Amino acid sequence: MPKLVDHEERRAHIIDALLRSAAASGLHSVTMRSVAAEAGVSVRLVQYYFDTKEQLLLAAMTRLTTRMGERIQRRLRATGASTAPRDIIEAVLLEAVPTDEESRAFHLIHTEYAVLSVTDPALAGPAFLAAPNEMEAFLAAQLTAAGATDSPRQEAVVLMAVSAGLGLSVLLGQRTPDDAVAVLHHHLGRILPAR
Amino acid sequence: MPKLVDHEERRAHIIDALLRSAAASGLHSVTMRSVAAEAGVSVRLVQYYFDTKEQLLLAAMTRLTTRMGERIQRRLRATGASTAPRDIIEAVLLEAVPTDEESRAFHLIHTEYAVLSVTDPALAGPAFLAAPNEMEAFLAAQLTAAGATDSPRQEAVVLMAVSAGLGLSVLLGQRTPDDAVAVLHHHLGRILPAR
DNA sequence: GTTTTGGTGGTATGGTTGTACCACAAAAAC
DNA sequence: GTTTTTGTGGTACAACCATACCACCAAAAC
Repeated sequence: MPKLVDHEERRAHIIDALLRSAAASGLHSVTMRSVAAEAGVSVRLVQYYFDTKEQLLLAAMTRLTTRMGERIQRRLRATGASTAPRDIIEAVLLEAVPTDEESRAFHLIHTEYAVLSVTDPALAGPAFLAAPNEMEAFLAAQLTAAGATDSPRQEAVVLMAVSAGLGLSVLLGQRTPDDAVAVLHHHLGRILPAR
Repeated sequence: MPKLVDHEERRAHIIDALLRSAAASGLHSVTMRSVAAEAGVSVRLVQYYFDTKEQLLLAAMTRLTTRMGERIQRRLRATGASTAPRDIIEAVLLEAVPTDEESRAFHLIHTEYAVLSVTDPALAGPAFLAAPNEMEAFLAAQLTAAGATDSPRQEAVVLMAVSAGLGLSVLLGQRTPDDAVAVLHHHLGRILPAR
């Protein structure tokens, strides 16, 4: 059985093309043709590596959440050796604010997927709930460690909501990234002891 | 010039059909045909009253934001004669949490429009920013009246974000409406003096 | 060297979508 | 009573979409 190409690499290449295409003109406008063109391959190849469009979209969603997790991990490592809860919480929440063009594209597509999953049964399921739930528990633990509140779970939910809400408002052009970051700082300063 | 039918009524009827159709299977899946079928009229009639699909979508969006405003106004009146800032703020923010089926459909479609407007130039513009900005200023004024914070604007932004974020998480099935309401209460209790 | 088999291109097909076009009825205008 | 004008239906059309199908090449297996 001859194996000339790395399947996983090809798949990743095509998925990245999809993400670029979706970032440019919206997830709703990606077609097999547009993805193929963006990836510089024939439509047949996209079919070959992802039988159907639904599977392509599913694979892209998986890759997206994976990368999202990596971004958060990187942020956490970038805080250095600081284990102060406030630093950790801040790092995690700031990741949800789209600053550079890449993270903007990232969060746009992620939000499009999330909204789509409400009505599209193929995208539904726990795929979109696992990561946020995990994150919420993580934040609650950090808040407990900081000893800043007597109801860490509710406070964690507030943090998740404010982070998502701010991110969305930046996407919509309602707020600048800087403004969102400032608001987040202000809120953290209110509920947490100073660094 | 004969005028047998009330144009505005017909338009409203068709738009409502669109909203029902969108609530059922997503804004992305509404077509001229599906709207016509839901409204019980021919496709030609939809064309007649809204030349193009783009104009139909635009009109539906306008009607949606109008109705959203009405819902908030109704909530405000329902608080009775209470002019306590906390009551007012609570009433306004609770409107963003989808509880009954109608408000769920409402917010789903509204969110779909918002996300769509990021990439679709036809939907873009200040249409989606005016109402939230107005609301933000209103909340800031109420916070000032309550004298609960020294930076009412930032606190108002946090309120808007947490409200939008909670609403979205309920839509995604991540939280029950009751849970979201409880969290909102908790947060308001934290930043505002008791009633 | 022949035969599988993985990888690729091109193209046909059936279905759907938005919109344009044609016809017609009936109320109003004159 | 004739002529506009408004409202309505049906249908045709061009574009596009996802997918199925056919052909071919080259590397590997034997």
